[in-house]
Amino acid sequence: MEQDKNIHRSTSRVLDILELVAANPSAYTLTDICSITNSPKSSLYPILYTLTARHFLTIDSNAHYRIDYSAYQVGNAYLTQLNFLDEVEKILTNMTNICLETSHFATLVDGDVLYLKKIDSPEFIRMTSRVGNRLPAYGTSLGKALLMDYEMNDLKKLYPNGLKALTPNTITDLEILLEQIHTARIQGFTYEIEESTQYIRCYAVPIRKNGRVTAAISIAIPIFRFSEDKASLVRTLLFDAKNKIESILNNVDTDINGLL
Amino acid sequence: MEQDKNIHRSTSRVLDILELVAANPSAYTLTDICSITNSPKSSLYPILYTLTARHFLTIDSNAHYRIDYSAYQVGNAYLTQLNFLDEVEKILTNMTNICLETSHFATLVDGDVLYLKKIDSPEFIRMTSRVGNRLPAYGTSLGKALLMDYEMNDLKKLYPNGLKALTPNTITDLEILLEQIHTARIQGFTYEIEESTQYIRCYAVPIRKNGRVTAAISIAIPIFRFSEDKASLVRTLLFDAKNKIESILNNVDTDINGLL
DNA sequence: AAAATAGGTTCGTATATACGAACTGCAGAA
DNA sequence: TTCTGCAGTTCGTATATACGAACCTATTTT
Repeated sequence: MEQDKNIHRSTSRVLDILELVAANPSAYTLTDICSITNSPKSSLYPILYTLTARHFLTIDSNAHYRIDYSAYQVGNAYLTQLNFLDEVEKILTNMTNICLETSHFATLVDGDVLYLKKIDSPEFIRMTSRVGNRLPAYGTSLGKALLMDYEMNDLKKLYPNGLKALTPNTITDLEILLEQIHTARIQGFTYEIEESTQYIRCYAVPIRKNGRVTAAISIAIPIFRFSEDKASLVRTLLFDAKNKIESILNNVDTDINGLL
Repeated sequence: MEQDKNIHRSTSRVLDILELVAANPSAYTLTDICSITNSPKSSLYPILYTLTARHFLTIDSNAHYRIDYSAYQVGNAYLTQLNFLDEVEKILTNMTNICLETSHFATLVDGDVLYLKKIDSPEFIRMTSRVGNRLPAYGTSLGKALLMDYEMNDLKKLYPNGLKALTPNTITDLEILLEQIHTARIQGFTYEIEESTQYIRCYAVPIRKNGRVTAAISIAIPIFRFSEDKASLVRTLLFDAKNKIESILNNVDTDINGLL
């Protein structure tokens, strides 16, 4: 249990608290947070006090903590920095307007899909995905597209504990996942059949910058609205959008090195 | 310069740094941040180190700090907590699909409009507003709707230094602002003519929960697409959406006391 | 009504953090 | 090539934070 000696305990605690509350809003009191993090109340008290005074946290009537608007504003700067996102949004909106299904733009973080943009279908049934959420990449078409250049050893490193099912259809076998990835490399797209969300099928294509997969886009189709014609339209839209987005990304200021 | 003795210095520093970097991504080095906050390098160094290790910050090739994805995820929990936002999104999408103009949902924070949801117009010209951003309330139709129940003394408290212009058209006179608010109370809507963004006109209506204005919705129209017919359609859509959203908000779990 | 529980607050001292100063290493100027 | 400036890193000690324990207050249980 080596500890990096440059790590700052107070800062770690602040971040632990923020992440804990974010993961479970309105679930914990000061006392709960102390017992979860094995810290004395008198130590976390001034931290929570400050976080609340600064509107990073707020406290509800049952003394449970929630994330407040200052945290939201800080976090949103992450999206603001992605100055190409406006263009991506237009392209997603255009796709959704044509096929009337929900579209997404996402990137890979650790082994998870991080949703960066979503355009909802105007139709009544939609996905329950949320911008800002993370889902294990292996369980979604978006994720498979993001993993398109991975080989078995990369996958094993990413998922050392194997693949946990999200639905009865989730692929939990690394061999099958890799096989799908190999096929996808030839076809240029990935798909998913109720592997992350029941009643939802999904198509996705990777977005490359300087050859490397840095993001992906997808369209989700409820199974009761699914047809081969629609799937074909969706794939065409995705390929088209992919080209547009890639040309935007490759023209973007080179300084965005760490961003995507 | 009284200091609240419960305030925790380390936590304040962490939050100062996050807000500073969020306000100006890729602008500051460690040394910059130290000089801005009047702190020694050796003090902020472990904080920045930890923030970076935890992916709240990231550092670009010129040693400038930016917000990273962990901050984004924490901040997004704020929106996730607003469990009625999905419904609001559907209603906004519906409005935008009918009038083909950009719609917004926002709330008031201090004297600022905090944008919570935006549905972009499918047309090519759009507003430059951003979800997560804040604009002074007096300069936008959304803000005026949010201020609809304010009187002169409330406004003076909110803007002790008066009103600063965002565009040549911004209202900078509190008397005129109050007059517009009074008129709006009778008409039920507010408007704005290039007061926050050039070439954009805007209509907004307040959303009430238990009688109190807690949010507002708006539709923005580029002036070259403006007509009295369109304005009339937009107002009708807003009134209709207002009723739908209010019935959702009033049926929401009562525990969301602090949220909106 | 008393007791118990649970959330939060305060306090004095042990201890970990903060600070200034000195150092490294790199990039551009002289 | 040397010099200068700038970003970041390290170190020993002064000092502010952290901790356990005790306290307050409101609500629930007995």
